[in-house]
Amino acid sequence: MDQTNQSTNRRIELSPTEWVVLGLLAEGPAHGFAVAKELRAGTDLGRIMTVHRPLVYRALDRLVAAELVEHHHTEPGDAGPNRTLHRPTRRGRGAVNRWLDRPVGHIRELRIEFLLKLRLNERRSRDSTKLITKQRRVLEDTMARLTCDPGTDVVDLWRSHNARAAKSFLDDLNRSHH
Amino acid sequence: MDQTNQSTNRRIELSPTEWVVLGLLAEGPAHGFAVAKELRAGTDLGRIMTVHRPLVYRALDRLVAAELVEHHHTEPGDAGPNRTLHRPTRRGRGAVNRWLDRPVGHIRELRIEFLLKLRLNERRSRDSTKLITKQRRVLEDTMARLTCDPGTDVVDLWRSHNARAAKSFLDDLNRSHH
DNA sequence: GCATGGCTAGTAGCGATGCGACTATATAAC
DNA sequence: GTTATATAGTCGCATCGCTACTAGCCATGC
Repeated sequence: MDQTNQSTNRRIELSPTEWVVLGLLAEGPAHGFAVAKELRAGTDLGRIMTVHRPLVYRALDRLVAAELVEHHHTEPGDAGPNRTLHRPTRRGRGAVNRWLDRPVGHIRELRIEFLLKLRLNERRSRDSTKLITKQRRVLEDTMARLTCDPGTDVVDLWRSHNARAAKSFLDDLNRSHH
Repeated sequence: MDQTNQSTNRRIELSPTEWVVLGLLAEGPAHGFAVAKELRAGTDLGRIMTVHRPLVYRALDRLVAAELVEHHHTEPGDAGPNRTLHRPTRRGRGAVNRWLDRPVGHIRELRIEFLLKLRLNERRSRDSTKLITKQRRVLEDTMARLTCDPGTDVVDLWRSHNARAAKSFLDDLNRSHH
């Protein structure tokens, strides 16, 4: 056996759509239609990020191609045709758990990716305290690199207000997690 | 002549890409390559919204098809092939000026569309004071409709922090415009 | 008894987007 | 004269968002 199975530890790049589908499968085997239901507009997760049915199936295809998800088995549907259950592979489970514990790199990713992580953690009774702490550190680094005088440029001004909003949001979260 | 030329007053729906291209042409006739230069990453406008060259040309095609832009003439290039100058039509000029004076409807559009309007106004020496005032009113309406207790849900919590950031950003802008 | 509507399960396909890569023209460098 | 570089514009691919479709199964109505 060569040095290590590095590939399982290398950071896997997926779109938020793919991550959330993988994240849902990590809760237990499911078929595309059921996953799509959880991600409809207005549902718990759908309020954070809506994913339409065709996109769910396309994400599943790509996840299977990437060997992060595999076909589990086919069973009769509730009231309709057969359905195909999918489940994450060992690599898939590892990847999604590492993703769930990893803070996002940019403020613009807080809105969707970070909130997704919080909800998915809660649904699986995983603790988000460390994630929140790490995210605050990342944000503090970002803020330290911001232009000191944002008065000169509207983009910088916008960024500084946004960074402060993100900071107080994370502080609120931190408080509500004790 | 029938009743009115209503179509010139009806609100025209374009993507931010199309608006910014039309907005640049409103500064004077230009060819696609020059427009693309202004919208490269890192430039004045490109820092707000980057538009790659192929997208600029596609936007021009659609604007011409919508009769908001027309071919002006062809002239020899600086150091290369001939170039085709475009300029807004009468309808195009009207549409872009109305767009520039219209606040955006959602907080998520402040980052790109609203900042674009501010910059494009400044470049053409148009006053943004009224735009800022109108935008503050729109935002106040939005905030009035927010959940009163954002403590129950992370999405609501995020939204309320973001709305407050937008408010203080607009207040800052208002102050710097006296 | 069979048709009609409705839910389940999945697919097809269109138009827009983002991006890299390509052609082609003219000037400058050596 | 060849090669490099900047100008000017186009092609094509993969993805995304969405509407609309097929198809299976059940319930209700008459």
